[in-house]
Amino acid sequence: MGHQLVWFRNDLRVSDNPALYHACQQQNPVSAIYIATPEQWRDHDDADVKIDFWHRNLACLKNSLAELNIELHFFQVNNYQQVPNLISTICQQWDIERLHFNDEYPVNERFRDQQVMAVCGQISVEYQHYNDQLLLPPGSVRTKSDTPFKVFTPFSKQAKQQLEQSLYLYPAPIKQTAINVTTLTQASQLTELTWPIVSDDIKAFWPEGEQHAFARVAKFCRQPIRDYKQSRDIPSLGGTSRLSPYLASGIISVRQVWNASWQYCEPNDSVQTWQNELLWREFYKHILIDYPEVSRHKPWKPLTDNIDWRYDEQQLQAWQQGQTGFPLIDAAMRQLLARGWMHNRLRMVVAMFLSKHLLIDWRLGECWFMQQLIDGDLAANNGGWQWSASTGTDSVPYFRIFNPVTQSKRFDPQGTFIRHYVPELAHLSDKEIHMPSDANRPQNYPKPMVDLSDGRQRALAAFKLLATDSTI
DNA sequence: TGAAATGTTGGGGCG
DNA sequence: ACGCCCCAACATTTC
Repeated sequence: MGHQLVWFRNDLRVSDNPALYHACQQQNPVSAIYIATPEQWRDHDDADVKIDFWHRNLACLKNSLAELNIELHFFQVNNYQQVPNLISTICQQWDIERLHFNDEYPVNERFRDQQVMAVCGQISVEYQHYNDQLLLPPGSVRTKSDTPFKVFTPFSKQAKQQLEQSLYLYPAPIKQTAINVTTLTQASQLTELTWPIVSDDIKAFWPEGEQHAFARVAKFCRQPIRDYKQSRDIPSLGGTSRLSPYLASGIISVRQVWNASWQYCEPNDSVQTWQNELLWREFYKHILIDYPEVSRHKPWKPLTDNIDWRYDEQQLQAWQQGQTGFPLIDAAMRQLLARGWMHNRLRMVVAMFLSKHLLIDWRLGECWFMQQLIDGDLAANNGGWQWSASTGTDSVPYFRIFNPVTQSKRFDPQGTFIRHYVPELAHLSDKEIHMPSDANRPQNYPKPMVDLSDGRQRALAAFKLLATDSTI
């Protein structure tokens, strides 16, 4: 059998990896590559913490593959345009029979892959690509009239009907025939590539490796998933799985996680609530595939592009840095800075504050999130922002605006979360902490940057200016 | 995966 | 005792 090549992208693991599994089926000689594209990452606003996470996971992956007699080779080009040529060179130098990779669905990645497949055709290298990121393949979830779902609830009902409780998982491959390939001039050591520097704190908070991801799933499914319905909304409890970075970079597959949610626990309301979150991820990915124009920063509802979004650099920065004068908002934004991650409910609260109370363009918030999030994913992030800004399909009605002080009292009643991330308010009483009075506000804490009532009215007015039909 | 404004009701204070 | 008013408390509607 011929030399097989696995191209790793957002699937940095050896178990349940369709591309790796198929490449290894016959105990072929197998080589693996990873191609860093720093300029492209910057274009996509990929966060430093996320790129560092890739770096650390690639080191793990290299070791795991080495045990299977598969060497992972590293390359770096600036952008996707240069990838096809590089792959062509590699395939010819190494006499590759077949290239294997798992699909990525955003527009630029699909275009890149089409170019790569075209080049493979020219040089007579076979290629196979596989669905990996989705529980259900693109185009497989359709309404009775064979159209994509635009609303979550019917989508999720249909998806659940099509989903088994135990999905097939590809086993990790067995040891392959060793192969020595000529070193290419373009090849690099992992450490020689351009990697960002991030704090040890963040590294410790998000340990790398497939084994760690397994441990996280097991730990979550052992108990927290059973309380998820209640605890998921309380940021101070840490009741969420915190699996998103691992899912986003493919350190673990969504199929593995789906199976675990059934396997480890008695199905109850909480388990279903959590599975629904996996289906929201699924929903947004399907939306992006069926409506790729949303990835070009177009609102799903074109009319909402007529909103006269405000641009205020100073206010945007106050929001970004957690200096808005609203304790819960500031705690959440500081969590994002400190951890590269934010609790799900708080993502909604801060997104709505920016897009509604401040009426600042949701795309600026979307961009900031991508630049900061270790789990940044185009589909989920765009979907979430358009939900909050009421510009998306099945988004929140424009008049349903979260009050950040009310949300604070409801979901952080003792101010535990606020006290942790906004230490200058830690001494305030449970009553005062959600919105300190002028008298009790410390010198080093800003006044509220907007009158909530005025901001709310301004947002309602802006949306009402659009046509008043029910499509908004 | 709201919040504010408005409407309704019923118990208690009080002349 | 009675009616009136006040205003929580809850319900409905509006955005």
